Amino acid sequence: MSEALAAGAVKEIPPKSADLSAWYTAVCLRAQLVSYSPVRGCVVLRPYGFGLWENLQRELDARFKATGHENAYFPLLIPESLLVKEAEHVEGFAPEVAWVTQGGSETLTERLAIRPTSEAMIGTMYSQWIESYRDLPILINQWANVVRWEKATRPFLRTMEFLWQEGHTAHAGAQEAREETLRILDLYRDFAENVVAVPVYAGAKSASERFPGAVETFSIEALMPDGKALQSGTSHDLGQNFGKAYDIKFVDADQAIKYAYTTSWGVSWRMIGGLIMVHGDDRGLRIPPKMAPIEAVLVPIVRSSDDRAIAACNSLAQTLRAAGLRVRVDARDAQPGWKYSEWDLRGVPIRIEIGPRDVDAQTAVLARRDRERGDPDQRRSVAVDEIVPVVRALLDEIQESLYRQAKDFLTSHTFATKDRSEFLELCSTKAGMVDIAWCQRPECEAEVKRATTATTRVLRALEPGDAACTACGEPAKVRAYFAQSY
RNA sequence: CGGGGCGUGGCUCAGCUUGGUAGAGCGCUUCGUUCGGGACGAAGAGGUCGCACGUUCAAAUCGUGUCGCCCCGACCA
Repeated sequence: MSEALAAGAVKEIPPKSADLSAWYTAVCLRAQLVSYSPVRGCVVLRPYGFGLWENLQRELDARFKATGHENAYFPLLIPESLLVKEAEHVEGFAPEVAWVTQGGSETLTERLAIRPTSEAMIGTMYSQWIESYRDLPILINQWANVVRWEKATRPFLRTMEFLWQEGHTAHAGAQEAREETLRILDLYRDFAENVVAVPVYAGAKSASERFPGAVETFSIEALMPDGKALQSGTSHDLGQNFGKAYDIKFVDADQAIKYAYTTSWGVSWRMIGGLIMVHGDDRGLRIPPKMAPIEAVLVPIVRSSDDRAIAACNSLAQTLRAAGLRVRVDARDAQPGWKYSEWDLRGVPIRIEIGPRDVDAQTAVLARRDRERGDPDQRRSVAVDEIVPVVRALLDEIQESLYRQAKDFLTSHTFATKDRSEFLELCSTKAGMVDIAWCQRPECEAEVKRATTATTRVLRALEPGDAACTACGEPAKVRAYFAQSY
């Protein structure tokens, strides 16, 4: 066993660098985030995984509330007649909609879609609620599950049923709707970077990547260790498309009857998949403290002749909880080394060890998950009396350190080029985000996709000196990040 | 949905080519000794070999079908 476990290797998890997919799946299962269920493509979110979701919810929800949004809940089932009102929208989602056709012994005269997203349902309700410009804006978010009939699934990244939040707002003017769309885009960026510690590129999507029925789609894009991009949140300016399709009319201050401008935006549990891939290492998960269900785990080192460490851990845990920290005492009857490995695998940011020597000295050993084993900074002894501020500071440091590592990776795997062959080479080898001046023509994007399987991720403004599209030579209109994507 | 791979105790797999009444390691349970990076001993429990049909005296093993999982493509949060 000691040979097989040399150099920090973890049982039953392949090295991350050797095979990211195998590593990813093994970590999701072994860390007890999810289990496969009897339903194809659907996973069970286990308590530890749900803990991640709860932290995501808490942090995002606070940001929604702070920007004036309210939560509500709408039905899971959507009558077909409502879903089909926005032509592009139906067409876009048709291939992956699941239908209910039977209820008990009753065969339905109109089949019901299991929501793939809720624009249809919420638009319908908004048309009833909105009469006057005084009723606007409406700023509603819902936390919900949706179903999309996927062919190939992976935990968090793509499952048939998934958890997400979907914001739906209605506004009197185009300008306000666009401002809302961009406000949320920035909120998502802030959340990804400052809570999930995942740096992203934020910007508009190309026409081909646009949400079905949207005027403009924006997204945040993270870079995974295999060089593929992960779309981690989207914010759509729907213009008046849904206002017209769902008859969301109001009388404006000038007494004219107008259609409302709407937006929609969402982040799903896919964000957790990004977190896992970006921060994890060969020992398993590394969870940023702000997302960690357990910020610190206390491991007592018990001797048969001396079990004082258990009481010391419980006492310290109480102190830490009183200070608002999420901690757990692991007093199971198992070897300390076994516990260390397990909590490493599960990505707990800080481990606190207390043994007989610590009990005597009124100290505890803090070990940080973000450092390699054997690193001189990995473990340190701290006086129990002074531990709360030390733990707080260490959590902040770990949060920052994980973000910094991810940011360095993104930066070092973003390549700006003006050379066509270099551009194609970078795209086809999954080098990372490839930053070029682009003509914004769909045919050009399609051609690059054929040649390399890479597509545009997000767009941004041209820079001085950008003249020709790096991909095709036509006049450049924007700068674009190209990458292969999940 | 195309191409490839895999389904055997909880996990990782052997057995299948050449049919003959199911194995290993780990894990699990109990007891004891242990415990500062995945402990040790003793005694136990646990599988109609994914499922269905077929071939056969006899199927984990051969055939057909089906379901599920993984990888690579096409589509999507």
